[in-house]
Amino acid sequence: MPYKPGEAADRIGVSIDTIRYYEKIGLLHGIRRDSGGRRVFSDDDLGRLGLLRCLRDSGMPIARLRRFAELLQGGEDNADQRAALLEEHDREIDDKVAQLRLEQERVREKIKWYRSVHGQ
Amino acid sequence: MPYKPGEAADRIGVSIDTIRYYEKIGLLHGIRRDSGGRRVFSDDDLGRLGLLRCLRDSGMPIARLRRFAELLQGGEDNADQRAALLEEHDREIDDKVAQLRLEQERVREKIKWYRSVHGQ
DNA sequence: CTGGGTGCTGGAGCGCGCTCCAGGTCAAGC
DNA sequence: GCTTGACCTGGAGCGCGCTCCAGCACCCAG
Repeated sequence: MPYKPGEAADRIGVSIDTIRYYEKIGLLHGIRRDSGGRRVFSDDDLGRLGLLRCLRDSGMPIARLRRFAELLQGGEDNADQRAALLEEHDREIDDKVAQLRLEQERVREKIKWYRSVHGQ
Repeated sequence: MPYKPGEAADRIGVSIDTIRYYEKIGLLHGIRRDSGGRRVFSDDDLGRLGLLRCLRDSGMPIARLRRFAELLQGGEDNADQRAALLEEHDREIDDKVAQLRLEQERVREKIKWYRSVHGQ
C-alpha cells in the first residue's frame, strides 16, 4: 500500500518531476514523508493523482485543477461543489468534442475534394 | 475580392500578428503586396488561411502544418499526398475524441460517486 | 565500507504558439 | 499641409506546463 516516488510515477504514468511540480503548486497535498524526507504515497494519494492527471489530460487548466484540489482538501462536506466542478468540466469535454467533430467535417470535405481531383 | 489585412483577420478569426507569424514561418506563401508593401488577400488566400486555422484548431502542430503548406505550394499534382496527410489528421481527431470520451467516463463516475455521497 | 541508485530542494530552462513593442511608412480625410 | 490610423519589420517577451540541473542526503548490495 505505500509506494515510493518512482513506483507512484510509473503507476500513474507521469514523471517524478511532474509529481513534485504538482505538490509544489498545490495540487497534491498531504503526501507523507519517510525518515529520510522521501515521499511515501498511499493508494488514496495515487487515486487523487490519477484523477488530477485525468482532468489535466482532458484539458482542464492548472488554475482550475488547483481549485478542485482545494475542494479535495477542504473537508468532506463539499461533495456538491466537487461534483459541480466536474460537471462543468464534463460539459466542456462535450463542447470540445463537438468542436473537433465540426473541424473534422471540414477536413473530410477537403479530403473528398482532393480525392475527386486526383484522377486528373 | 481583395481583402486588407484587418478584413482578412476578421473574416478568419485570427489576429494580424498571427497571419504575419504564419507567413514568416512558411505556412502562408504568395500573399501579394500593394504598392506600399501592405498585404492583399485573395479569396484563395483566405481559403488557405482558414483551412490552416482549422487544422491548427483541431490539434495539428505547426511542424506538420508546415509540411501541408509545402504540399499546397508544390504543384497541383500532389492532391494524393495532401489527401493522405489530411486523412492521417482525420484519424488523429478520432483518436483524440476517443481518448476524451474515456476520460469523460472517468469524470462521470466520479460525479456519480460525489452525488451518491452528497445526501449524507 | 564503499559505490550506485534513488530521492531531495530551489531554481533555471525549454518548447510551443503566439503576442507585443519600437520605430517607421504610407494613404486618406479634414 | 497635417493628423490619424492601419500597416510594416525585426526581434523581444509571454503563458503554460512541465523538464532539467547542481549539489547534496540517504540506503542498500556486494
